[in-house]
Amino acid sequence: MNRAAEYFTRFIKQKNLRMTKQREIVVRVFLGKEGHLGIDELYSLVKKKYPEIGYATVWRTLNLLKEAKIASEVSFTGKKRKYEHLFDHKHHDHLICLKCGRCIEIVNPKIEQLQEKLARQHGFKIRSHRLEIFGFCLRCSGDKNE
Amino acid sequence: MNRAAEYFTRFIKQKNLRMTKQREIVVRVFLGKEGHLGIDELYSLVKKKYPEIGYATVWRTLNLLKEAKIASEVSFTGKKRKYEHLFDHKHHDHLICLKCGRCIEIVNPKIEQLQEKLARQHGFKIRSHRLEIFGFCLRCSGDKNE
DNA sequence: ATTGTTATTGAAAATAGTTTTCAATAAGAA
DNA sequence: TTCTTATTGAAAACTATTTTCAATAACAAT
Ligand SMILES: [Mn+2]
Ligand SMILES: [Mn+2]
Ligand SMILES: [Zn+2]
Ligand SMILES: [Zn+2]
Repeated sequence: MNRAAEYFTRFIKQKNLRMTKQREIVVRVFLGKEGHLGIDELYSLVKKKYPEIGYATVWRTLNLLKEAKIASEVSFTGKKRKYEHLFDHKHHDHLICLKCGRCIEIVNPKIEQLQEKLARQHGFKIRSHRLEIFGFCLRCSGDKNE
Repeated sequence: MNRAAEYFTRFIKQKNLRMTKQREIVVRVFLGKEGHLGIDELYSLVKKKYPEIGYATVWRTLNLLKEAKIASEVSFTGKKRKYEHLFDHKHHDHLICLKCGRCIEIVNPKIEQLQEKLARQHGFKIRSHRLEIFGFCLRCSGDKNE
C-alpha cells in the first residue's frame, strides 16, 4: 500500500466516511495506472477484479480522489473527462497530438514564471492553470504530412 | 454589413450552401456581441428579432461560423461551450476568476515564443494552443479574501 | 414568373456523458 | 451483537449536444 493510498484512507476517516472494499479496489487500480484515465476505462479495469462493482461507485470514488487532491481532472476535447495522478506528481502541461491522440507531458519553469508575472500585473491571484498545445507529434508529422 | 459577415456569405456560397434569413440574423447578432457567448444566450438574443427560429438552427449556424473561422470555441468549465469572435481578432489567453466568472483577455508574446521553442524541442508541430489561468480577479480578492 | 432540385428549417427524438435517487446492504462505533 | 447511518448498484434523471424527418424555401434553370 503506497503513500497515496494511505493518504486516501486518512482522508476518508477524517471526513467520517467509511473505507469499503469497493473504494479500496478503485483506488488501488487508479494508482496502479499512470497516465490519463477515463471513467469508463477505470470502470472496466476495476470490473476485472470486482465484477459486481457499479459505475456510480467508480464515479463517486474518483470524485473523492479529486477532492483529496490525489487525482486531477484533465479534459482536452471537451468530451469525456480524464483523470491523472496528482499526489506526488509535479505540475506539468500537455502537448496533444491531433492525429494519434498521444500526449506529451512538459514542464517549463520560464513559462510558469511568466504566467505569475502576467497575473501579478493584472492583480490576479493564481490558483491553477492549464496550458494545452495541440498539433502533430514527431511520429505523426513525418516528412510526408505537411 | 461588416467584413466578417461578407466573408461568411462568401464561405456559404463557396460550399454551395444557401444564405437564409435565419443565417443572416444569427450571424449579425453573433457579430454584434463581443465577448464569450453561450449557445443558449445567442439563441435568446436571436429569438428577440426572429421568434420563430429554432435552437438547432442557431446551433448549426454557430458550427458553420466555427468552420469558417469566424467564431472559435472556448470552454473553461467543461460544461456549456462558449463562442468568441475569431475573424479580425488576435489570439489571446484567459485569466478566469473563480468567484465572479469574469474573464480577462491577455497576450504575452514571450510565452508564445517559449511555447514554440518547447514544441520544437519535442519535434511537435503546433496547430493551436490554449492557456487558461484560474484564480481570483482584483475585485474578488480584495484585502478581505485570503 | 414558373419550375425543379435539393439545402434548410424547426420540433422532437436521440445520443452522450454525468449525476442523482432509492431501497437494500454493510461499515464500524458502542 | 446491536445500532446508526454511510455506501452501494441499478435505474432514472439531468444537462448539453447532435441527429432525424417531413415540410419549406433558396436559387439555378427555364
Ligand atoms: Mn498529464
Ligand atoms: Mn476570449
Ligand atoms: Zn501523433
Ligand atoms: Zn472576480
